[in-house]
Amino acid sequence: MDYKVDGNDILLRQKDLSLDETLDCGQAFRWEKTAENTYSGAFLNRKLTISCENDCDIFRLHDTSEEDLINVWADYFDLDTDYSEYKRRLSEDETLAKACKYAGGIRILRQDKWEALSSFIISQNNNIPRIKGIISRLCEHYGGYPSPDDMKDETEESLAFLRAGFRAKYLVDAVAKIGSGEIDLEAVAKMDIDEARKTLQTIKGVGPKVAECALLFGFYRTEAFPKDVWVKRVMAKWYPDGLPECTKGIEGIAQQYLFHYIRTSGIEV
DNA sequence: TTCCAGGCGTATC
DNA sequence: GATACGCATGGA
Repeated sequence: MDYKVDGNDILLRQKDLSLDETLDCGQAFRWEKTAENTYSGAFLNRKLTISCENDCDIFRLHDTSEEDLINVWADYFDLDTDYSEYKRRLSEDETLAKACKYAGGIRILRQDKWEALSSFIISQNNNIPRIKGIISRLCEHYGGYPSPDDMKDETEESLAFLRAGFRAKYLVDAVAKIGSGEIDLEAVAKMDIDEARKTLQTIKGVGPKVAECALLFGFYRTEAFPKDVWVKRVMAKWYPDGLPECTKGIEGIAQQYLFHYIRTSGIEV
């Protein structure tokens, strides 16, 4: 990790990282673009403002300690992983080569398990701006992202302020199952992928898609492959016979390049 | 007004 | 196991 302390800030030199492509690509919903090349957000209720400078290979982590960089943000931004190597592997496939080139600064954030799970429960049959709105109201209400324990007394009715619609009762069920110990997210993290899928899907409102998103974005299971409406379009258009061999084991990484490519590039669907 | 959005529960066959 | 339909909300 190539960084130096600059007053109250940390300056970090980092390749394969674009703030727009990573923080605003539908994997995390709490980052707000506050100025050009600047985002404010939080992880585990530790707030951060991050901006990039020069040609955007130098990042300024505002009001951050060296300790937080090493213990929190390096892990969250997955800085120990070589995304150039991911892109080299995936670029054996022609379409993936284009997707990687289109948005080469995507990284998969190592998010909190509960936050990812609950965020993607909220995401179902919903659009990204509205998902952000619901999560913003949730965090505003609690002064940060609430834990399952924080939410233990919530009911479908008490959550009406979220305007989450039919998804509120799913959150209540997730909170109940985690609160009772019926589901232990730390234990899920240690399960093989199929058992983890099956366990998460015992929660009401968690089906195949939400489980895959939780596993990819909350548990860093790179083999998880969420298929939403956009990725279904990708599969129909380019991969009617399934994903190419070069994605094996990192299907989720490939998925994020493809998702962003088809959703934002304006390419013919 | 109708359609759609990082889907899923339920009913029915 | 597959298919059809309803579901809350709000922007296009």
